[in-house]
Amino acid sequence: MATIKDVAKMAGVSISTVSYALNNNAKVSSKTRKKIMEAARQLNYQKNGLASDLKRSSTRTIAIIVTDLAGPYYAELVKGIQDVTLSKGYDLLACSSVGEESSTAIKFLTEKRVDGAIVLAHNISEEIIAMSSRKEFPIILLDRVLDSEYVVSIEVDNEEGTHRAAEYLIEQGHREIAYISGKAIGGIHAMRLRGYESALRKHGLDGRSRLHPFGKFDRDNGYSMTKMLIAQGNLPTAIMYANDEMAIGGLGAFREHGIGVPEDVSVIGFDDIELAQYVRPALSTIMQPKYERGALAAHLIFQMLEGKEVDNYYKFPTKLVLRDSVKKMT
Amino acid sequence: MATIKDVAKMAGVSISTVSYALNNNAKVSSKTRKKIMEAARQLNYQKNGLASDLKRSSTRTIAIIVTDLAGPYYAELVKGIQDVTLSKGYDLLACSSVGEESSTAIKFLTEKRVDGAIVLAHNISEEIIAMSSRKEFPIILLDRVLDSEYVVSIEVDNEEGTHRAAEYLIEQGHREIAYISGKAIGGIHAMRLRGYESALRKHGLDGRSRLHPFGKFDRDNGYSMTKMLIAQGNLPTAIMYANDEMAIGGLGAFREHGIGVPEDVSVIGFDDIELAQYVRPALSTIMQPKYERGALAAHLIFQMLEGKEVDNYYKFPTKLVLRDSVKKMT
DNA sequence: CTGTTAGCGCTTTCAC
DNA sequence: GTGAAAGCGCTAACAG
Repeated sequence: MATIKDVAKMAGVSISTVSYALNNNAKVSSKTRKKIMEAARQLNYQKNGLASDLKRSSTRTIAIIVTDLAGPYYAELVKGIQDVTLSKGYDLLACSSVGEESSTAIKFLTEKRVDGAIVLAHNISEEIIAMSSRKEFPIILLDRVLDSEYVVSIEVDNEEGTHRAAEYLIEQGHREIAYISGKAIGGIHAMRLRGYESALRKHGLDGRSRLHPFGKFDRDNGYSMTKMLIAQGNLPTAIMYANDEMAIGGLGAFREHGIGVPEDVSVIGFDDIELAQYVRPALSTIMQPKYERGALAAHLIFQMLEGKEVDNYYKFPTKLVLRDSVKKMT
Repeated sequence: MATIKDVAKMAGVSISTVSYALNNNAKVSSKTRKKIMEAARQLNYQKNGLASDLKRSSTRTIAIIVTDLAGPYYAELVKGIQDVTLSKGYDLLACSSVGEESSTAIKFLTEKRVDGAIVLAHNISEEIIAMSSRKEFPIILLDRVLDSEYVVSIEVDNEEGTHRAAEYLIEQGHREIAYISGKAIGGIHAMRLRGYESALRKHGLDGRSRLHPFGKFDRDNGYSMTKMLIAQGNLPTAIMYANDEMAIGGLGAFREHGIGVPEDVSVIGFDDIELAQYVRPALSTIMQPKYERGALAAHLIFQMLEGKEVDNYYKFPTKLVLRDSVKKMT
C-alpha cells in the first residue's frame, strides 16, 4: 500500500513537500500541490494516522469508556460529550471494558492512544485510573469519586436524590417503603441507599430494607428481587429501586402477579432513562442532568489539556420527576 | 513521560531486551525480567500503543461506525459484533460519522487506524467506502449494498418484510393503508417502500402514499408527518411506518389528537427496537435478526483478514411480530 | 518554495 | 540470553 514516499517519488518531489501539501501548508506552490494531489489520487494513497500521531505526539481524540458498548447507554450524556468534543475539533470514540484486564478500555487508558478519557465503567479499577492519568492525559470519572491528580469526578447528588424521593413518598402517606438494590460496592449506589435510609430515619420509620442488596443493577435482577419480595408476602406500599432498569424489571414482576402499580404498590426509580416515560405505568423517578454532565466532562478535559486549573470534584443536583407509578395514600 | 528507552537505561539493559520482557518473550531470563519490570513500575512506564502498532503494521482492532454515538443504537447488533470480536482477541471501538468529511468515522476509515470496519452510517459516501477498502482493510456494510472489492453487504430482506406486513394488514381487512417514511435516497428504505407498494398493487389497492417521503427517519419526523396526515383528514385505517422510531413518533401524534390506536387507526413499524414492546399500545412490527447480523459481520471481517474467500452479499429474512397496535377489521 | 535530515517509540532480525 | 541497528510512515526544524 502506497506511502508518502511513493507519492513523493511519483510526483518527483521530496517527502517533506508531500507532507506539507497533504497538510495544506500554504507554502507549497499550487503547481507542485496539484502534481502531488494527482499522484496521491492515482496511487490511492491513504495516510497512516498512527505514524502521524506518533510523530506529533498528539492524537486529538478522546475516548469514552463504558461498561458495555451494547449496554444501556445514556444517549443524552454521550450527546453532551460529543457536542463539545466536536466543537473543539477533536475526535471521539467509544470503547468498552468487557474483558477486564485485556479489554479495549484498558488499552486506551494505558497506551497513549488518546489524549483523554471519560469513564463510565465501574469495573475499571481505581489503580488503573490513578496510574494512567497525567497532565497530558486527564481522566474524568462519571461513575465514582476518586481523589487523584489529573482525575476529576463529576457526581450527581445521589444521596439527596433518594432522600428527597423517600420524603416525597412519606408525604404521600406511605409508611412502609422498601428499597431494592443490587450489590453496592461503595460508590453511587451506597449513596443512594444512604439517602433512603436517612429519610426514613428522620421520619421515624424503619429504613432497614428487608432485601439484602444482591446481584447486578439490571432489569433481570430487578425482576428477580421483586419476585422475592412478593414471595415474602406482606408487601410494602411503596418500593424505591436503585435505578430505572431495576424498577422496570420490577414492573414486569408485578404485572405477572396481577399486582397493580400504583394501586397496590407504588414504585419509584432513579436516573430517568428514556424508557421510563414509555413503560406503563409511566415511571416516576429521580432525574439526573445527563447532557450537562457529559458536556461538562468534555469541557473539563480540554481545560486540563490546555493546562488550566480545574476543581477535581463537581456535583449536580437531581430532580424528582413525577409520572404515574406512585399513589397518594389517604 | 517514560519510554522504553528510559526503562532500558534504568534497568541497565538494552532496549530490545526490555521490549522482549514487556511482551513476555520467553527468552528473557527471569532475573533480567524482574529488573526490567521493577524499573517499568518505578518509572510508571506506559507503552505507546501507536508506535507499537506502527511497527507491527497491525492494530488488531476493528471499528464499528454509526451515524451518531448518542443515537438509537442496536444493542443486540453491537452485542453480536462484540462477542465475536472479543473471542478473536481483537479490540472493538465505536465512532460516529457526525461531522461529515471531518468526522471521526472518516478518520478511521481512511487512516489505517484499525484493521476493519463495520458500517451502519448511511451518510458515509460509497466513494469513501470503495476507496478505503482493501485486502488488509475489509469493510462490512450493514446499511446498504455495494458491489466493490473487499466490501461485503449484509442485508435484511426489507422488501419482503414490508410486503408481508402489508399483506397481513390486508388479511385483517384493511383497505386504506398509508406508508410514512423519511426521504429514501435509495438503499433499504427504498426497498421497504417497494415491498409495501407491491403488496398493495398485488391486491388491487392503491399503493401510492399520500405523503411525500420527506425528512429524517426519526421520532420527530414520524410525529410531524403523522400530524400532517391527520390534518389532511380522511385517515386511512392503517399506517405502516418506515421504522419503529417514526412509528413511535406517530403514536405520540395520535395520542395528542385523541385518536385511538388501534381502535381508530392501526399502526405497524419496522425493526423491532427495544422500545417497541414498551410503548402503549405495544407496537406490532417487523423484526430483523440483529445479533446474528452483527455476529456474522464480525465473523466475515476475520475471514477476510485471514485471506479466505467470502461472498460479498448476505441476506437475512425478517419476521412479523404481532403486538397490540393493529386491529382486525370486520 | 523545496529538500535534507533527525527523530517519534517501538519491534525484530541478526550477530554475538 | 542480550544487544546493535534498521526501519514502520510520518512531521517539522533547518538550510538553501
